[in-house]
Amino acid sequence: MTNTASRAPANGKPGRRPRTRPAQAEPQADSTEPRKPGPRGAATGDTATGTDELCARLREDIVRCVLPPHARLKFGDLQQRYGAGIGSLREALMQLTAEGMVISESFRGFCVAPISLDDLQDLTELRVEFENRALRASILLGDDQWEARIVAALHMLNKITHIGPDSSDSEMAEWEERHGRFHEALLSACPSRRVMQIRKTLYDQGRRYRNLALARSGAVEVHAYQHQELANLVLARDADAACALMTSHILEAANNAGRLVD
Amino acid sequence: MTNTASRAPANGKPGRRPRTRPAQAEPQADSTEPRKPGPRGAATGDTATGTDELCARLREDIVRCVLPPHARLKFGDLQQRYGAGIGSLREALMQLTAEGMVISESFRGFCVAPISLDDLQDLTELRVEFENRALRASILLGDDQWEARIVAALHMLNKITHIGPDSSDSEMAEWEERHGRFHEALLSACPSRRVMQIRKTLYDQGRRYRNLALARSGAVEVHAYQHQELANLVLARDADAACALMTSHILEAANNAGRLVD
DNA sequence: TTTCTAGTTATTTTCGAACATAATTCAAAT
DNA sequence: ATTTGAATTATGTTCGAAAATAACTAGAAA
Repeated sequence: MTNTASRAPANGKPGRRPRTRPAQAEPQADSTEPRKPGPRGAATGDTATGTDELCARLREDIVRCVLPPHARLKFGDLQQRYGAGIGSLREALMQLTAEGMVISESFRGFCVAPISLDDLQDLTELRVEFENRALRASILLGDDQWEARIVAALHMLNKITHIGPDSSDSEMAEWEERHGRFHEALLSACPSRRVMQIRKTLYDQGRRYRNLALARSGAVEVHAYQHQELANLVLARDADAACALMTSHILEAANNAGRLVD
Repeated sequence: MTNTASRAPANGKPGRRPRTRPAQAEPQADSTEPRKPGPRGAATGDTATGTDELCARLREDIVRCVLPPHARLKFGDLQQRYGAGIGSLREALMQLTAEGMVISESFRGFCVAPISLDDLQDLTELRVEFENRALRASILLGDDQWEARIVAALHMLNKITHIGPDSSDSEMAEWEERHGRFHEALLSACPSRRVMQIRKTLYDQGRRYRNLALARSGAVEVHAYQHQELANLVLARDADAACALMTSHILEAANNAGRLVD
């Protein structure tokens, strides 16, 4: 209810003033040549475009299973729910399709990617591979600031002492946020932009399975001691031990989720 | 000039006939529930939507370096070049952004992803990882039809006996097509949809580096014997030897490309 | 000459409406 | 009762125009 007034498209534009638009001049010469890296300094660039925000919101709703697996994503509903135009929605869904969160059938629209035990197994294998790869690189190359980021993120995570089935939604979201930031801090010295990007999509997909199991069972396992131990091993630069623990950390989470799938 | 009439959007719709559109009926109940997998049989589903086609065309032009690295992708130019609307272009560019082929800066448009030696190094490492992973899975699980696909693809590839700097563009494109199909056939028994998808994007990015070097040097290395040997090892189910050869195959190509970058 | 500032142009982003395709309904015939 | 096919409804796709942002230019002040 109250879909119209509940949310503004992130940039306030209540009024629309007309504007004169003179006929455009003659066509410019072809400008397909590479952009000059030259004198023009870095500009603002911090304002996120509306579509990016929308994409993040959709991704989060899929990961949180607010939009459950295999659910149809009709533009009418999405337009109401997110207060965005059709074009923006299509752009976001296209990106999420490339990320594997959404399936697109030509002329039949989009739907949330389905889940299965096989898919979880496959996802978990890749996650182990990528998390360990990034972790080894970080341990090898990390500097003092990297260590500081880990310590700080772990502290933030530990400040949430107890989390359980009776915790509120926002508490759970906050814990998940800090949990994600901790894991990201561990890997944040990995120099490969590509590895980090793929890892992020895999991590989100794993998060979806975990949230799904959580929604179905209500059980929560925090295993805080593993995080402390993981940080210790990483800061001691023991790559083998750290990767071993990371692997069991991921496998354990996958097993917990797998029991509730199908 | 003549951007309006120069190109039809791939599905003929020259005339537009008006249509009566009655006021829609009362709203339907919420239909966010999962779609029934039920009685509805598989429909046509073979007609690719225009945007998908456009996306493939853009991807190919980037890989072929028709759109060189770091080139700005202005909507005006793209609209002329591909005869598509702005919305479709944005969708395609968004997907290519997720694939790593395009960079998007908020409110400043899109540009072709840049290249560098570091990036090539990073890409190559991941390619070795994924090609070998898929290859091992295929060798383990492949059946008779898989073997037949390999033999057929190799035959198609070998039919192009000579390729060189004096070959025409379409000949080069045909060889590259068959080369890609051969490599895909080798891995086509890998059951992981995820591995295959990521591998595809990495393969395309590698293809871009190779084409870039080719455009700058004119040199072509075909190493046909490696393909024959690779097929032999794979069909003999010798995973270790096949992966070793695959690795050197990829590293060699990367070295050839790397000499011409920067 | 250099440096701001305001106006101007160029480009991107967003939204709605028209068009195309799929899903549904319903009546008639077997 | 079942099936077939046409009309209808619902939904997805495409395109152009208006609004928003950035890039550029020129003119005035230091």
